Amino acid sequence: MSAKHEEDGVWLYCSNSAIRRAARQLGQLYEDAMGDTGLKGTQFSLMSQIAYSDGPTLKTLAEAMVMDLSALGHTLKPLIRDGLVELEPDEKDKRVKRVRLTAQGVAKQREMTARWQVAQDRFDATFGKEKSQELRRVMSLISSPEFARTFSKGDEDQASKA
Amino acid sequence: MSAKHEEDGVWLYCSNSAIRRAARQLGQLYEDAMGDTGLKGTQFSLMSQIAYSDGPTLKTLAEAMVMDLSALGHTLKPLIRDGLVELEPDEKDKRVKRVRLTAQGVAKQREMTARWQVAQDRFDATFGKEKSQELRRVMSLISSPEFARTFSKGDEDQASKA
DNA sequence: GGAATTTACTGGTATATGCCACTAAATATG
DNA sequence: CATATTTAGTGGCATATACCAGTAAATTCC
Repeated sequence: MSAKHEEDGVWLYCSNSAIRRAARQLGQLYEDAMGDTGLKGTQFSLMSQIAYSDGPTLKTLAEAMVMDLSALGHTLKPLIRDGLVELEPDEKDKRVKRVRLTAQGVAKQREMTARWQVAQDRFDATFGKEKSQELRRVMSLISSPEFARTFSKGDEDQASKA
Repeated sequence: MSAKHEEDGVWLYCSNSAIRRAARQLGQLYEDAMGDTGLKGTQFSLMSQIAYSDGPTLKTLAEAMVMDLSALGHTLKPLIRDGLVELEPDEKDKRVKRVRLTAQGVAKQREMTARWQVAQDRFDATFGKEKSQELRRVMSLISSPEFARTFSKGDEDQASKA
């Protein structure tokens, strides 16, 4: 760390900073491209995953999203308040609550998907469709429990080959 | 969107969701690897960028970090409160405030850098050192103003070649 | 030079996200 | 079966991060 040029910064050295920074930028770009839908990109992602899953419990949804359980609960609050999502206690296990979209939520999610496609298409056009898919695969790898396990053990590689 | 397997989700289709999810995971991994330092990873990143920069203004720092100016201001609050960072009004332009680490902030940042290196090394070991650097480059590209411009215009590629 | 506009920052409000402590329900144990 | 332990959620608190509406200082434009 010595020279201070423009375009230069910690993100060129710290992978964590780099990915967070890119996440902020991409979040903005998608948000803008989707226009004002009344919902944030994160809310759309969450609703989409709920729709994509089959009546997930808060726990399993949190794991899938790689989110803290309580964070998920907090994030769902506004969506529940606005009648887009609802929680239903599980019959068998009374500790468990299942998450699902309401009819209104389903409609909203569908409506937003069209707008999302615009953003996604722009990303593919800008970044490259192939690279885009590859990026998602890499992000998915980093988000996997296996990756976390290997990382935490502080062991030598296993997921790399470069 | 049809089959509902495990390990499957919106992150395999939405680049925005994918990167956010990975950011959450990586944030956790770094945080854990660094141990309890009294500061969050984001705070460390911010302090490092401040140290790396040369008396940046709030504006330029926000741009470098790809953060909203007001978000940066809010994020700095706790650091200022804890005496790690300080703002100094610019002499020439009284609208401007420059950001810098206090002596205590410099010490803290140095101390944390050692711990950060552990996390970064683990990431490199798990993900691959080469791939890791490439990842940072890609994240940096996505975070660049040029990328944002191209994306926003909705134009065809320019940054891709895949 | 004075009004209009732009620029840099502040404060309020809302969502995003994590940790911790607590509760209730299910499961394991003796 | 009664108790210990684990599991799933909830609520409080703190930081992360964005948008919007001011405010003040600098710049632009007659």
